[in-house]
Amino acid sequence: MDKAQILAKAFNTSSFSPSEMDKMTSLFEFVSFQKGDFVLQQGTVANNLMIVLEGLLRSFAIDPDGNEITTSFHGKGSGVLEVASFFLRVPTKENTQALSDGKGLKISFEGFQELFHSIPNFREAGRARLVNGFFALKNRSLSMITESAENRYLQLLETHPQVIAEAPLKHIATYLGITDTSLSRIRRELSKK
Amino acid sequence: MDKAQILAKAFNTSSFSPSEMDKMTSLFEFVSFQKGDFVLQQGTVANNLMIVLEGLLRSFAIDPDGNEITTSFHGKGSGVLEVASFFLRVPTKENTQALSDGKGLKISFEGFQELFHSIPNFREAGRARLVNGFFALKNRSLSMITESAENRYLQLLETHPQVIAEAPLKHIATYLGITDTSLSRIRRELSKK
DNA sequence: TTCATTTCTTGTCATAGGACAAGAATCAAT
DNA sequence: ATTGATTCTTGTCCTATGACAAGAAATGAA
Repeated sequence: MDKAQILAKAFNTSSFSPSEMDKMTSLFEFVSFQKGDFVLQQGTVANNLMIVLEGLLRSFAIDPDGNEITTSFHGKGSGVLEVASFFLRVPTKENTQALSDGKGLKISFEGFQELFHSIPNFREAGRARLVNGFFALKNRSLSMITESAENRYLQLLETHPQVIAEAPLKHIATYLGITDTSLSRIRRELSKK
Repeated sequence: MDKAQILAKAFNTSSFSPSEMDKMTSLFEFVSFQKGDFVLQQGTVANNLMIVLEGLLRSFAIDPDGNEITTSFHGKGSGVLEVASFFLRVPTKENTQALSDGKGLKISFEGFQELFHSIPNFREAGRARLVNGFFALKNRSLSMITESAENRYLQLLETHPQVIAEAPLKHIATYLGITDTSLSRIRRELSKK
């Protein structure tokens, strides 16, 4: 699959002119990463947006006690973007690390700005993505309040089976807001049913 | 205080031209609300952004068991905006209701679009606000995982004393993700210290 | 294959917070 | 002032999850 096809899937490019598509394909570039690589490190400014083509990554922050708390997983098809740092050009407090080898398609902040300002439809698509991310985050926040850990696990299993299948239990646990011990027990209970 | 002054505070209008300021002041209008009024109701599309000038409001969603969960408070100076519904033009799942009489300055979606597209600095300010909201939401999400209910209460007390002082305990409780009973006990413990 | 490291499971005990119910205090409207 | 409705506090008991520690299983490097 070439760039144009991938980008057509990721954004809604149906209304883009040929020259717009050209500009877009020239500004995105393929990258590959290896397990353990950091795509983003706290204290730096996020300079890229990456669409994951293969592999799995996770983002995490360090809590007041020094523990790593997983804030999100990024599997095939999802975008890796630290919104606050990328757009406001301030150092991030998050880290994003590859959990497996993989590859993606990335664009720099400058490239993004270029597209954002020159292609109205790209601007719309970008805004929609941002807003959707906002919505998803709000839902996650809500479910931390309203759902039990077991239900949150089941939801994750349903919406992101790749994560459950491939991510280490301890990372899934901090993502759910529980300890690895508790998650292990939840799994045992579920397997009994 | 007149519109221009208020808007100058809410946005960074220092670089706006006189005609831009005129357009802006003509598109924002004063509104007042009474305790109990709904500024936004679930199932409808959010059509306004409002800057609170006086009074206190809260937003809440209904959880799977039918309970009201407070998702945010809006005191003096803060903006009332349901991002997803406003920008994507889809029905919201949230409600926003006044906890006291008050007043604000509001702008419609159309007015906002007008400013957004015609004033680059407004666009920048808008994007910055959106991104900051994103950041705040992420932090809240994180603190639900990493902090005890007592600490979350203390943080709220520090950052939004108006809320603690004026909002009913039960709403503060659901905002913190605990029951009113627990919050009452937390307060007792804190008062002992 | 073997050894070391990391990951996952399990046990025991402790604790924060929930469920439910009953009072007390506050507030609102007549 | 009186009544009724909220709102807040408190008691008792219960449950989900955490802390800590010890194995078991899986993984990876030599």
